[in-house]
Amino acid sequence: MGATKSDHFTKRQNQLSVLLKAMAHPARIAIVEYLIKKKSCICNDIVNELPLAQPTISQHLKELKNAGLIRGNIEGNAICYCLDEKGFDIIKSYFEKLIPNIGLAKCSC
Amino acid sequence: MGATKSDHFTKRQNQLSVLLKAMAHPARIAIVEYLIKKKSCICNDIVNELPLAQPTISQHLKELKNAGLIRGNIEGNAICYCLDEKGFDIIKSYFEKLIPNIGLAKCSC
DNA sequence: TTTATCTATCGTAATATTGCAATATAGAAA
DNA sequence: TTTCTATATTGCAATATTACGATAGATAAA
Repeated sequence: MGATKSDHFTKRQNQLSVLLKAMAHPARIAIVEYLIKKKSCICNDIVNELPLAQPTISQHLKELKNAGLIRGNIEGNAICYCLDEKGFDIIKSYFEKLIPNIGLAKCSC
Repeated sequence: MGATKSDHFTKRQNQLSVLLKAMAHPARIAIVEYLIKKKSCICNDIVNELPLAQPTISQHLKELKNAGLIRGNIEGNAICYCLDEKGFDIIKSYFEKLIPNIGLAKCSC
């Protein structure tokens, strides 16, 4: 017990939960927003920008990368991280499709 | 160590992470989708529907409720859970605003 | 009342996440 | 080569999450 029973849910539900989990942390939200603010992705000033140690940032970047929300490219000495629109689109369209159906559920609550 | 440093991030970033965390679990995604499928919110058949024990479902419902994604109303013997559109709208509009900015970041990666 | 049903809570075990110091690795610069 | 700078990995401690059996509470039905 303790481990999520991911085998009992659909592949789509599991995929979505991976994407959402990657975004479900204030530090990772802050990283994503920083990558957007700096229109170019010349990166890790992130370590200087956020109040977290370098290994912690590195770990968060890894999770965002594993989920498919960012990509990383070696650029000389440094690494250039940038957002991968596809993952974000999956999240967005999920909620865009979900929400109209909420209104349809006529509920007396 | 181990605790999320939520005090270092903005209130908005923390609020969003709470909403996303509530949705970042396949069981809770399945619960939300079930509440939508059953257009009325006469609820806990959820326990019979999902491959999880009743206390586990109850716990997941509590988290969805704490995050503000569902409401629960006593209805005789049972409890009527239904979706609260507001929380979902916050998630949706966050990604709707975020995504156009991804394209603007001209990145060679 | 007694019994059945529905839901919540408690207690606990297994597992996952978070954060960081220390260290490793890899390329750039000297 | 050596040194510096950027990033990743390891190892560990603190904390959080997940799941469920046992139990409690509250209403419904008998």
